Amino acid sequence: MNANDGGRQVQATLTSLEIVETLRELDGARVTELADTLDLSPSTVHTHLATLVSADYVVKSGDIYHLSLQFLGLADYVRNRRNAYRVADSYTDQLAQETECRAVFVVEENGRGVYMYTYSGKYAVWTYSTVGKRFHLHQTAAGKAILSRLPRERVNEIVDEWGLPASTENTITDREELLAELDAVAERGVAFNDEEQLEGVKAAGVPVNGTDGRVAGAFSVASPANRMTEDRFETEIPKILLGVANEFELENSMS
Amino acid sequence: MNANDGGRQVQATLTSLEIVETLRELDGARVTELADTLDLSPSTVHTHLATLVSADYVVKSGDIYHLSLQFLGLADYVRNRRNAYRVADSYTDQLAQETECRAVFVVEENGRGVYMYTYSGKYAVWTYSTVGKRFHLHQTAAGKAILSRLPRERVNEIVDEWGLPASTENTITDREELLAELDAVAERGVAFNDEEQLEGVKAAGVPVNGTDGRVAGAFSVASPANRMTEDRFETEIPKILLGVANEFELENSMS
DNA sequence: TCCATAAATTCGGCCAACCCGAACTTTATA
DNA sequence: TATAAAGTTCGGGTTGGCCGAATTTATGGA
Repeated sequence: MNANDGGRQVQATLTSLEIVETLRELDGARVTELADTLDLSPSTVHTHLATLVSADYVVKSGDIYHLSLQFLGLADYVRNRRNAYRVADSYTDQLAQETECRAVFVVEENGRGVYMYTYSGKYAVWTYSTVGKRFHLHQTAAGKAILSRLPRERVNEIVDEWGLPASTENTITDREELLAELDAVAERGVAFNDEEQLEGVKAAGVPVNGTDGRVAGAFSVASPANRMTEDRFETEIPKILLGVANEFELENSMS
Repeated sequence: MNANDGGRQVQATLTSLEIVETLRELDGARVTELADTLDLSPSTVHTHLATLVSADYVVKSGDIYHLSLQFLGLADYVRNRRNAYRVADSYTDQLAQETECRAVFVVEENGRGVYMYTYSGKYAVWTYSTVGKRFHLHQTAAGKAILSRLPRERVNEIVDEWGLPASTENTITDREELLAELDAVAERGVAFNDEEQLEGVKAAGVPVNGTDGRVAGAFSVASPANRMTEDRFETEIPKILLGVANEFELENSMS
């Protein structure tokens, strides 16, 4: 999971967390299901579940266990720690509507990108929920937008820690190439992703600063490559992105 | 925490969870701080933190540990499990604006109420974040609204499990009295809270059904008791609440 | 209705691993 | 540079996590 492991760890905690993650993946499960999936004895799983239930992180209905709403409070807290969060939501929605694209707001944490908010329209069809998911900054428009505003020293740290793994044949995998690209992004103010993360998907992103003057995150809009004319992608969309970034920073700085 | 404890539990997991909760309460902390707060040795805390970091639930910057954005994904999942969630957000905002009150949307889980969404206006001043917090259903307007739509059998189960603890001198603490009140709520369609949870705070709530025809949650609006005329509280606000409940159910049933 | 099957839960006991304390390393301050 | 304070590593004792077996509860035929 994380780059800097190695040291001693608490196995029981990892087991509990695996149960939590499996409950999410299976959308609720029974004791035996979990025991089979995780290769543990049913009695062990039962003890862990009893623990999680007593701490209110899991609820039991019948013989099925589910994650509880306890996580809402923790998420609300971590969200609010980022000063930009709520304002970002409505601008993301606005972006999605103006561009008719999938729009997201992402931030950097520990050298990777995290989806903070994704527009999921009225007809929430293709939004296989990505909120909270992590991704490599160098593979996406929003990620490159954020990197372009970080000190080069920090960019190098991030590349050292996470590398530049390829996801498609267009992914930037060379450090010098990435740094040159970031210079271009910094100058343009907008970053592009030309099928670098997903085949057939283009995206454009723009960074925004927080009240402390440092980069707080980035908006991006994505679209199937064939559904987007070159002009729209390289002129219109960047204009909209820059406008939204501007408004965002203005409103954000006033609160 | 939970009513049905008793069985065997995993101590190490409870310790990790306590660390998570303490990191939230302290808004980030160092090893020694946590060790002092939880009365554990620094080395133990360190091992737990290393575990949580490796699983991506905690991030370390310098010597300070913070909860990570990992919780966003879990919260997004548990939120989406409730079919009503996103539509509810905007209606809550709408309610707050129409009534100029603090508005919330709550659901029932395991016999208690949980704040799913709270309106926090543009000037997020007095919203000491309550999202994810739990409360006793019988003490609030939204809670009584939900109870009024549950089978009496289930209400009795809930009272058996959680009791009817008093929070102010107005809190309903008698089972028969509660059941009579719920009948009145069912007939009116609206529930009132007359300083039953907090001295000086009145509230009104309305239940809403989900697509399955069972109660999905409740909206409520709260206000300082002295800032609210009797007419507004007993006539205007209920009208607004019933209207919003109606619109909600209509929109919710279409998606 | 009763039996057969499967799953959940409880419980005894072994030994892995959790926890502490001590030693060591790093960082901050004078 | 020295001193202190905090973070981190590591050895070892013993707690308690884990498994397996026994018990209880739930399910579905016949």
